[in-house]
Amino acid sequence: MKRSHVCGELRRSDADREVTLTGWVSSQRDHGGLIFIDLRDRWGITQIVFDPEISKSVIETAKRLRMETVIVVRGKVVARPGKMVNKDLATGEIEVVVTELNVLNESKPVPLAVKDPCEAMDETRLKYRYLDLRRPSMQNNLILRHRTAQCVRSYFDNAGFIEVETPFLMKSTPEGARDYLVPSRIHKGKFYALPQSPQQYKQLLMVSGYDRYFQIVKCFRDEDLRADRQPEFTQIDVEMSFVDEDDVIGVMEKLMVRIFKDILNIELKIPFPRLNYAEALARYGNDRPDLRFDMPISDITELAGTTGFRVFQDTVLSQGRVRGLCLKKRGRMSRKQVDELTDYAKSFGAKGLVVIQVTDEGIQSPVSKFISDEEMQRILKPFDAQVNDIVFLVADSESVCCEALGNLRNYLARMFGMTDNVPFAPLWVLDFPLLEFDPEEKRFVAMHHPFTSPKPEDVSLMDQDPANVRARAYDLVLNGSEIAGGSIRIHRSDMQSKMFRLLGIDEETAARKFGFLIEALDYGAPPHGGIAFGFDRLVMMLAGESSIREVIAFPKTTSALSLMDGCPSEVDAGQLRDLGLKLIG
RNA sequence: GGAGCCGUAGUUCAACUUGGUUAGAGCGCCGGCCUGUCACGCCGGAGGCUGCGGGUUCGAGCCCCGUCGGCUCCGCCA
Repeated sequence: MKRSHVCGELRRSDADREVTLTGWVSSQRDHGGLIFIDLRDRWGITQIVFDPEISKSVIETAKRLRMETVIVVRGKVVARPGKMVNKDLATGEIEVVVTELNVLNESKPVPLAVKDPCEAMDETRLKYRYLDLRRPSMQNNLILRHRTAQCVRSYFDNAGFIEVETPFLMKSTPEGARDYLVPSRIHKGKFYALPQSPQQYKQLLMVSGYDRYFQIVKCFRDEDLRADRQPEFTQIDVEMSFVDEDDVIGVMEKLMVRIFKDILNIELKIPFPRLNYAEALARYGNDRPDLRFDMPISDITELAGTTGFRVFQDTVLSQGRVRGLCLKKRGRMSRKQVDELTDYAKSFGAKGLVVIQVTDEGIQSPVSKFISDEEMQRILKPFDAQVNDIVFLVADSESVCCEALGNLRNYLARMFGMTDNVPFAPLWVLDFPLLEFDPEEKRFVAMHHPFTSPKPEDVSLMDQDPANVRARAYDLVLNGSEIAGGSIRIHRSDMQSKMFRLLGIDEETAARKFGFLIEALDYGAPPHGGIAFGFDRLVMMLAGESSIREVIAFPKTTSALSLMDGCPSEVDAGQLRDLGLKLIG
């Protein structure tokens, strides 16, 4: 018996049709006489009915059907009378009265209930992922992911891009994340690396003249995991020749518009707002601000330094900053809440959190005994603090101020549901520093990557003031999350060599590790630039999920294990021998 | 590498304040009843190395130490 329809398909107009359905038993309601079963496949649920007056043997089999048994049934579509219509089901206007039933495969009692909302623990879900993936919400997520990928491919195809596959076995390169290594059998003692991104390949494709490349591609980074980070993840990788920042940004904005329209029917307005890195940091405390709400940070160092409050004075003397933000119109906070927020700020290195509550009975603050009324008014002025507002101040180094207040800003927004009204707030962050100093390695490292071009007007600073050279880099930020990042690349070998020198990579090492790229730049490499888009994060947001595990079919746990297949695992001695490897310790 | 939360029946949870009878409940599973349910309902039953290992105690699911695993965060992630 082959199916004639799927379980989400039948409607009132199909009444009286003879149909054959296949699927999983999702619920059984045995009334002694009649038996109702919800038959489920990935297209939906159809109620099938077993009537003892139609067939004794069929109903005997139906009685014994357990959850998740796979069956095929033949029967007649019947329109349900008004009272019996189920408005929660797309197929709720009909049911199928079964005349024939075959069990295709039974199921043991399942270790996790196949139903939404999910009740199972993550551990159980991951161990029995194939059952977890039967849940309609997971199927919807993966279908949404598929549709998004199709949308991306169609968009780039129409825009004249071609998808080129690049190797998964490549050369390990220094800089950046830790590589996943693959030992070579033929060349014992040598290793391939899995790509952290196809960065060098796509630049080489530009040298080859494959202007307008894209690829939906797996990337691998051997770093610790997070809710939005897996060791293998998917990137929409893009590169274009003869372009500047605005060209890349324009292509990506139109892609975003297309995705949000096609997938969520949401109209995004372009161009997206742009912020430069320094502004983002000063105003929002980080380089990926959530603009679904405002609540900006203000610097009141000069005002605070002249008050009688010792902590402020000391901060100013030690070149620190006093910064704060104002929570509007939320009324008074309890001591407990204030303590909680203070602890939160402290977890980012702040020594304390000055809380000033403006109430209809006046200013309430533990520091009001150190600060005169007049000084207090001056401090509050930049925040335009009114009754029922609360000002939070941090006095510390600039980076701690940013870190603590940036996170506090997001924390307060979550606490008061300030993100609920605006679903999506995209923006570009531009003018990143080219380099940042790594105190551990005692050298400059590339903030984006070593192939990022400096801004032409800053090139002269590269030698005397590397820390202040800005990069031709851009990040796309959505709701406080970086979802894409890219740059205009260096396309001349002299500049690339200069960059490696700045990074403290000597000529020999550069030649050994990146020689092919530097050499390629000497053979007519066009100016080029591109971007890499975090596909999992994007789909996660489209799906309204808070972990990328929810949009990845078979994800790893936070310790990079796969609970289902038990990888990573030990290998046979013979496999190691073939590879010329020996385990130590 | 560090911090926090968590781990009890197939599964999801409970067992509190303060360590003290036989470790309970929903779902699932097994048996019975029920002809319009859609989380069907009703009656009965089986099912437990309380993650693992130590310790404290007359006595540990509960307290302590270690360990394994899950989640969140910091470091890390060009």
